[in-house]
Amino acid sequence: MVSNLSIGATRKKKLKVRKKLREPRFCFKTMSDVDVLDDGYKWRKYGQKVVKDTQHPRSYYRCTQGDCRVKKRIERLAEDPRMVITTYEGRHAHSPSHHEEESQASSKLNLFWQ
DNA sequence: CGAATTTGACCTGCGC
DNA sequence: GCGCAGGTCAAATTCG
Repeated sequence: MVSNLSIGATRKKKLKVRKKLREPRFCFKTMSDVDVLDDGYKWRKYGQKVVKDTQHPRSYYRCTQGDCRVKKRIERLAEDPRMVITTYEGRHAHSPSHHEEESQASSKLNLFWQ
């Protein structure tokens, strides 16, 4: 029981820091067989949850870099399992690194962007 | 060794 | 007012 209180207190502290500033969200529809598209940034998975609208789990990623605290949300379409919706939340504070793979991914991003 | 990843549990907001 | 859903964090474990 005490453990529960300890954990609850720790978590409460962070929730208190919650900000009401909502940054614009950019949704991009991408066609790829992989969950993580290398767009030049480094992403660290911090959560996974299943949404009712879709019969597939949703992945949550966070940008880990010097001053980059951008959040990325990846959801899979139920009608099109090979289609992935990548939602970027926040704005990057640094320039992305151009990688060869990016060039390859660019080929796929050639489709429709919202 | 360090970093990254995974799962579970908990909390908040909104709708009716 | 209550319930539901979604979202986030912490800890533990594993890989190179």
